[in-house]
Amino acid sequence: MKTIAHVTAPAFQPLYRQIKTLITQSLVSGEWRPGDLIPSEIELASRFSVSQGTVRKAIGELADQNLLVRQQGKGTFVASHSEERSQFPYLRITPDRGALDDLVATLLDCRKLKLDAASGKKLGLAAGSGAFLITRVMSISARKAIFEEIRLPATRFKGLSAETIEQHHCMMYSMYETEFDVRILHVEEQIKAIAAERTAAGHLGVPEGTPLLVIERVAYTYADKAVELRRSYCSTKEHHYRNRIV
Amino acid sequence: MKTIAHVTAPAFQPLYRQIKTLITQSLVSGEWRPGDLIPSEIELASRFSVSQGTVRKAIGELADQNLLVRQQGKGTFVASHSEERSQFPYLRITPDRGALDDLVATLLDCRKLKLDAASGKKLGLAAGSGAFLITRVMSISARKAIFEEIRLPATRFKGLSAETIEQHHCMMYSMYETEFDVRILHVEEQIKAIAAERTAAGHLGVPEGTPLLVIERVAYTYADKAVELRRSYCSTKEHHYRNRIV
DNA sequence: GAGTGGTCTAGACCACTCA
DNA sequence: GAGTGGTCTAGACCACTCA
Repeated sequence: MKTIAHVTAPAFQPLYRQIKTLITQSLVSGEWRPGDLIPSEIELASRFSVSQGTVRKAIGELADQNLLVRQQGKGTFVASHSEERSQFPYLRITPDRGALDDLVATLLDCRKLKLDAASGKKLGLAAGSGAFLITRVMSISARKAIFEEIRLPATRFKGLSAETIEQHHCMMYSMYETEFDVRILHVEEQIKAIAAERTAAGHLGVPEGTPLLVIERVAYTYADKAVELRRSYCSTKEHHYRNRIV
Repeated sequence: MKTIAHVTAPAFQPLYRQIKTLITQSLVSGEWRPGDLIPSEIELASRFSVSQGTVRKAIGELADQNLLVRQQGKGTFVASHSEERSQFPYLRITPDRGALDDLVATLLDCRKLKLDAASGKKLGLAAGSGAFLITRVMSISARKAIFEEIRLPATRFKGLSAETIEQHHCMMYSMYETEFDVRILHVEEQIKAIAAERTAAGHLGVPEGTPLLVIERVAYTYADKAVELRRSYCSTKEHHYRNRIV
């Protein structure tokens, strides 16, 4: 039995963290939207009546968290999932040989349902709350690799339809921020190995019983609020999940 | 077909990066060893004839890479795998419920062999190079969770024995740095799902054919030099692999 | 109270982008 | 050439640790 030390209230909040909070508020409120250029460091410094160095430190932490992107000579931009290079950090399945090319997502279905208790709890909602269930298959280099089910709370994604998803070429996180002002900031994943049951086996074109990876993902937006549940079934005959630990 | 932009030679190397290189050299050379207190920022600044701020920035990057650990009021220390909190980042298997308590590693075998071509290549060695093969089982809360095979190049781990491993209670990365001056800085993992064959099934106490996670790990030291190969077979009945992506 | 890392400032200058 | 982020300095002061 271990005792965990009490977490004391943050006694002291340095200036640059207060600035960081102010900048974050402008991001949350939508004053600056994904892809936007935010005011220069010097302008922010005078707006907040602090030195440029203090603003830099605040922006630096936000850039480390991938909320902002700095570009020397151009300025500082709000990070966006709509940019090419933003796609890959969240897609950890990759071919055993060759590049992650030719990524094709095929939407199978998008319909409404009521959340079961477990899913509701993960999203901070009551059992029976309305949600969308999206199912799709992703192929890499013409080989079926992932079958996934995505659950989204109906209240945040009002009006979602198959058409909306297809307009965005199934680039979900880009769609969330463009269409619904929902910005995914980080995800937590739990990975297990299971034997393929009928549904996943069928969609992936493998025999029932084939070992698959199952990835249970919860995606979070500001204030660590869960806004997406995703279960991905991955065939690892020709693909694998990659990870780097520092 | 995509064209990748040419990587231009680093035209400009800021001062703090040069300082960072100098500090790294002192770490590589063993002038400062894991757990050691390094000189204060002010002392390093005068040694290198730069301002404290420049040293701070260099140390900051090294701290971000987990090479150094700063402690306000005390000083800056060389990071070490021998500390309690250093164990967990590299152990991603965790129980579905309850804490990661009661971690017990049982050494099965430690013997010498010659590397096959594939393993040799990953370690930057010729096929047939001498290596140690360590096999062990790890249990979490008295439940067998992981069976793993670890391959270490004989030249870097001269004199390794089962006794050495057991003296360190199977805390491998701590042992590497204490006994062999090999400091693991990061690892790359590839995860697949497979059906348990006889050996892994036996060690994990599951039926043959049970879906298991297989994690192929390559561990790196300074200059991105590979120094350990590890294959872990994980039962995911009551455990899972956790990951966080930002 | 001495010593450490942590914060903050003001100011200079550099590297880069774009018109 | 004007504007941006990036580097570097010197100096002040703060929070924390330890004797």
